Amino acid sequence: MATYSVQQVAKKTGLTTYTVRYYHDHGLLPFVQRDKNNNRVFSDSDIEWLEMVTCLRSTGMPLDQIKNYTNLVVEGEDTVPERYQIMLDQQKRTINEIKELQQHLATIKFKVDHYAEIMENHEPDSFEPSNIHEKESLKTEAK
Amino acid sequence: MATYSVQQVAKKTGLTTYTVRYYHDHGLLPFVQRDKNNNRVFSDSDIEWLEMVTCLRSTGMPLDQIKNYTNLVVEGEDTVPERYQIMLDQQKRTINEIKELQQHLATIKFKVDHYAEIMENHEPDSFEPSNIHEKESLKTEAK
DNA sequence: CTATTAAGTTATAGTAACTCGAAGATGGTT
DNA sequence: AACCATCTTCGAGTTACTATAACTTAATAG
Repeated sequence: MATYSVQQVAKKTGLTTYTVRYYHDHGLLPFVQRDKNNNRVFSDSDIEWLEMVTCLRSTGMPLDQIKNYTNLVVEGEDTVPERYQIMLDQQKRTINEIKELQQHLATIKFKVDHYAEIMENHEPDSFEPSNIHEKESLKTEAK
Repeated sequence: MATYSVQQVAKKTGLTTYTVRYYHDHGLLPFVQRDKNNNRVFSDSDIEWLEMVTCLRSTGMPLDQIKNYTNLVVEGEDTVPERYQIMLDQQKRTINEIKELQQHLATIKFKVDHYAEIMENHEPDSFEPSNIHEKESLKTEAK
C-alpha cells in the first residue's frame, strides 16, 4: 500500500506542509499514522479525506465544524442523518456564495469595461451625468 | 445632502459597525468626515465606495491591495491604466474562484445524494466496491 | 435639573486560520 | 566524519475581523 510524507501530500493536494500539519494537529486527519521516527505517514485514503476537508474549507466551513463532521464520520453509520443535514446546509451556502460571487463579478466587469472605455476615448474629465460613478463615487465632496 | 452614522452604514451595507470602523481606520474610506463630536459622518458616495470595497473583499482581494487601489482612485485619472489592470486581474481570479466553487459544489452534491440513498435504503454496512468511498475514504485501516 | 439610556469614540485584547522560523532528530551520501 | 535533506515540535507573526472596556456626548424621563 502506498504511503506519503507531508511534503508529498502537500504537493498532491496543493496545500502547504504547514497547513497539512496544522490540520493533522487539529484532529482533521484522524487516521494518519506515524513511523518509528515519529514522522507522519499518509495513506491514499488520508489524502482523499484531506481533499474532502479542503472542499469543505474552500466552501467556507470553519475548521471546528469540519472537525465535528470528521468526528461524525468516525463514529459510523448512526450519524448519517446528521451528516446529511450538514452537507445539505453546506450545499445551500455554496449555491448562495456562487450567486453572490457572480453578482460581484458583474460589478467588476462593469469597472473593467469602464476603464477600457476611458483609456480608449482618452477623455480626461467629462461633465456627463455618469461622472460620479466614473470617479468611483468618491469625490462628491470635491465641489 | 444625506448623511449617515456608522450604525446606519452598517445596516445599509450588511457589515458590522466594527468592520466599517476598521476599514475607515485603515484608510479604505478616505472621504468620511467627522462632526464636532468626532463622530464619523458618511455620505451616499462613501457608502457606494464601501460597497465597492466589499465587492473587492468578497472576491478575495486583501485589504492592503484594496487600500492601494483606493489610493490610485484618489490620485486621479492618471492611474486609470493601473486600475484597469488590477480590475482585470480581479476579474480573472473571480471567474476562477467561481469555477472552483462549482466543482466543490458538485462534490458536496454527490455526498448529499449518497447520504440520501443510505438513509432511504437503510443498508447498514454493505460489501460493495464503492464501500470505501461510502465511508468517506477514512477507514481503510479498519480491517 | 439630574439620571438614565443610547450611541458614538479610542485603545486594547481575543480569535481563526494559517504562515513562518528556530532548534533539534534522523537518515542517506560523499 | 561531515553534510544535506527532511522530518519533528514549539512559539511567534499576520490578516481580518470581533469584542470588550472605559469614556464622552446628546436626548429624553421623572
